[in-house]
Amino acid sequence: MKKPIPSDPDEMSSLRSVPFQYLADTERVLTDRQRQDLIRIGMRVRLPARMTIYREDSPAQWVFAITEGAVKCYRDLPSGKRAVGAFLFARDLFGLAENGRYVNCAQTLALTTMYRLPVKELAALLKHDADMQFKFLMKVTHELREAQRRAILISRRDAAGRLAMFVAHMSTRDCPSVNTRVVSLPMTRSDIAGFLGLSLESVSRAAAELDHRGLIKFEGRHLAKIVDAEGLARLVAAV
Amino acid sequence: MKKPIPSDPDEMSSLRSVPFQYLADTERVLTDRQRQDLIRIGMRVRLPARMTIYREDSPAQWVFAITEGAVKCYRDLPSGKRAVGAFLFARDLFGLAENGRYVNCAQTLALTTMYRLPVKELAALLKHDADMQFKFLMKVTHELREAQRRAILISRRDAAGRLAMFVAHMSTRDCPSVNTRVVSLPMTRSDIAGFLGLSLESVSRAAAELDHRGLIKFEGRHLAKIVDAEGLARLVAAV
DNA sequence: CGTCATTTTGAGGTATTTCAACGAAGGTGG
DNA sequence: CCACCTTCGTTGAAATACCTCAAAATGACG
Repeated sequence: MKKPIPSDPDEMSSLRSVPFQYLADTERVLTDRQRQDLIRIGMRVRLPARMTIYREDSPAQWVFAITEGAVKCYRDLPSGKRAVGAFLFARDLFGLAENGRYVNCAQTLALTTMYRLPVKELAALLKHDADMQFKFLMKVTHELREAQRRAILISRRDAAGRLAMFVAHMSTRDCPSVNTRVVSLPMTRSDIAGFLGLSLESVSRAAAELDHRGLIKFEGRHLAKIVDAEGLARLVAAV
Repeated sequence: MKKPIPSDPDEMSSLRSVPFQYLADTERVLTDRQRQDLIRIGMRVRLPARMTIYREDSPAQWVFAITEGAVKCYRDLPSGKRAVGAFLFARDLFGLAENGRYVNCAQTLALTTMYRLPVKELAALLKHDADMQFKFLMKVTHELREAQRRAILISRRDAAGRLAMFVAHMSTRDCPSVNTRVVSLPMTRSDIAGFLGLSLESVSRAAAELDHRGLIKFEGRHLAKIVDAEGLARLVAAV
């Protein structure tokens, strides 16, 4: 038995894009019960650095939730370049798929602990627990915002500005209120280049420039110290 | 009363990124009932071309679902450049917000009809209808994949290649199986430039090059005809 | 301590950006 | 219906920034 519909039914039969507002912690943080449910269907996995978690086009059976460590998602392009789609850390989810197959490769950057969640069972769980699903939805939405931010980052022409935005973003990753002065960069320069859409050499030169300008001091390969936070913020804002 | 948790509860208390597989139509298309529910809380709005729907940082009260027409989401950067985050069409959702405020501006490209859905009521509806929410989740996930694809597009160095990918993508937007030979481009060259991270002049030159190479014939400002589909595909694949 | 991968540094080539001016299109008002 | 005006688009030439190729230096790892 169908009620009259105030307008063409087909108009809203399918949806494409996405939007949403950011919510309070009560709407973001999982409850103990929800955590238990996830842990029940999942399996804890611990992998050393530089291990491939899955490859592009392979059957996507699992979704992964990082509890500790770092992961990169990348794709090897026909030209031989390697495009890094994202760096993932603790509390991040990954395993983006399409038509049942992963859309990119995932590899650990360091010793990483993660939960491996079977897609089927996770989907069933989410359909059953609308509250938890809403939290997932909020997370995806957040991720979408991040992707848009990155697109703006990439639109910059200057390599130094891109690297500055990258380091600034990494420094506020865990705790937006506290701008960490010391930023750990577990990925290689090559990975950063792939993420920023630059050549390895350009990243190296950009790092030298930021160092020379007294904004960021790079110590070793995996550590950056923000020297002039204000100057860095100025450069970052000069999009 | 809490059950024992097999591992550190805090590890999964919050999630960040997102993943998912693509599902069958039964999991994507809204039911009549769900359409009714959306129409009930929403309001039909019809706007002429070049109208601002909302501005950056303004309170995000609504989410919009396009039924017909075209919309662009953009941000004006401090440098004076305009970064276009996305083009939206029929069956797309938009109104991405953060902390209760829109993260970019939205403007109609042509005469557009849309449904205006109050965020609060939509959230309540989704929490109540896990099935519909799952469809929303799939859409956001799809949008996230699109954002990653765009990031790869932008990573290309050559303007002609970027424009080729853009046109090719627009041609498969509605129906992936049928590569439309005639592609409508309701946005301006400036908008395309903002979307591709190029200057307006580069887009113009790239269009001339694709035309000269016999791949795409641009007729007027808002129409592109794919002449050599195979050659275009070759250029698109040469990422 | 030696080997190998990663990173840095240098020089030249090539692409896009910028600046500037012209031409075309669309919308408005008479 | 036409003319005007504003916006958008095209084309040209010079400058800038990144990319590529190549080689040396640094650091990681066994």
